[in-house]
Amino acid sequence: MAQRRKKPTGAYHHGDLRAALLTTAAAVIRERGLHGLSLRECARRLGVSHAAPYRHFGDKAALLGALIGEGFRGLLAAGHAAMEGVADPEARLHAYGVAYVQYAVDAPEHFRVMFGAELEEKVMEPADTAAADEAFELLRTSVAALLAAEGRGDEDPLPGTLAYWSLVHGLATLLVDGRIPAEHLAGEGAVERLTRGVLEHWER
Amino acid sequence: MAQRRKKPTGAYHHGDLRAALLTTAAAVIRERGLHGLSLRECARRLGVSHAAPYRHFGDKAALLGALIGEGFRGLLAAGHAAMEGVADPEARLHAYGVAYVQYAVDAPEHFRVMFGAELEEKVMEPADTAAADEAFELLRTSVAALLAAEGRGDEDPLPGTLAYWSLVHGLATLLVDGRIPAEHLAGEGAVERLTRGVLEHWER
DNA sequence: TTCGGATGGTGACAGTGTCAACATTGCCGG
DNA sequence: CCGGCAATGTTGACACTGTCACCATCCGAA
Repeated sequence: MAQRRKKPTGAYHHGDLRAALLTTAAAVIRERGLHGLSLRECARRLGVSHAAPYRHFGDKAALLGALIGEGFRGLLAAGHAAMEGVADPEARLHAYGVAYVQYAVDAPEHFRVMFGAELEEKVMEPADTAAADEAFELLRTSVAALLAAEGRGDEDPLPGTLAYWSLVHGLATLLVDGRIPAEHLAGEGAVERLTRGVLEHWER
Repeated sequence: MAQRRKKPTGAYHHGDLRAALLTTAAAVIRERGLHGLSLRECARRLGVSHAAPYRHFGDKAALLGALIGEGFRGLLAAGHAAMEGVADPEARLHAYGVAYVQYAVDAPEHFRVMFGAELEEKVMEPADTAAADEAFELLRTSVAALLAAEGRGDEDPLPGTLAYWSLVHGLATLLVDGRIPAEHLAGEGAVERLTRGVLEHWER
């Protein structure tokens, strides 16, 4: 219960309502799903008036946009962390793939907003769209690196990028949506095993 | 404008409001997205009172459930049609895959509801969940047939089914969500070319 | 022909996104 | 040190939504 304002002043101001709104929104989405999110509910949980969020986000869509930015930054960080120290291009690509699926499973609330909220680019901050682009670029360059290592550096990496993205994104989506029975997610390292299994199936 | 009641009686009864609601809802989703759908808007478009839909669907979720059923039946029909007359197991599988992606692109409003609406199984009619199961079964048996043809009939078809589903579903999802630039969809047979390209990329 | 169930209408309620008008606060220049 | 301004929060309102209880109308079967 140690939230709300750093210094116990008048308590009129919250302290960091913007950040609190983002984490609260994520929590609500995790509990009630994306369509169960309401700004008023977030405000209520934070003990703040129903219109307070509008001091920080012009719009509900703006909140979601910020959440999307957070999500892509997290995905990017997870990808970089997983690929760190891995040299072999194919191993790097697979590491990113596993990180992609793992992130979706670990942060389903962000993943759902990233790909499930139908919002126009227009409402997103440049910094947030940039994060999304970077995540895609990382995949693209990883595929390009693999092609180069195979002596096919002159090929367009885009078809391969699309193919790889489709596979990994499909698995992540099916898992997050509960389309794949939860028993496939039981146990330590289940996501990694599952993802590598799917990848290897196509590389027989 | 030739809708509303078959016989021009008192016009108090609509004629087939249930069916009209389903097509109208689909239209609204296509225009405004899934979160832009409201029962009242549908009722308004059909010239009917705001509570009339409740005579046919106990719930907004029930409407969505029926739409999901429609969607899976459509997907199933598209799959069967595409595989008709095709004998080679691998060709059959690919035909289903292309049909899957094509259906998503052709009926994005259904596809979005099928996989984007976070609703519990509880609210769905048995007939509708059955359709979803059948669509999955068709994929499963197709994969099993391919395995059998390759002399690996004793293997569990589930991993392969998952791998194939992930790939195709990922591509469909990315297309429907506009994650893949629309230029990849331009021209006749673009979806088929794109899908086969992705499939072949993994079978080099 | 009559009556009951199926279908549709009205009005109400709570919850939501959003805005305008107002209140409180922290902070920065004089 | 202090006075005012911008940032932040509050209150009250509006339109819209899902949903319900209650009433109206109609079709077909007994």
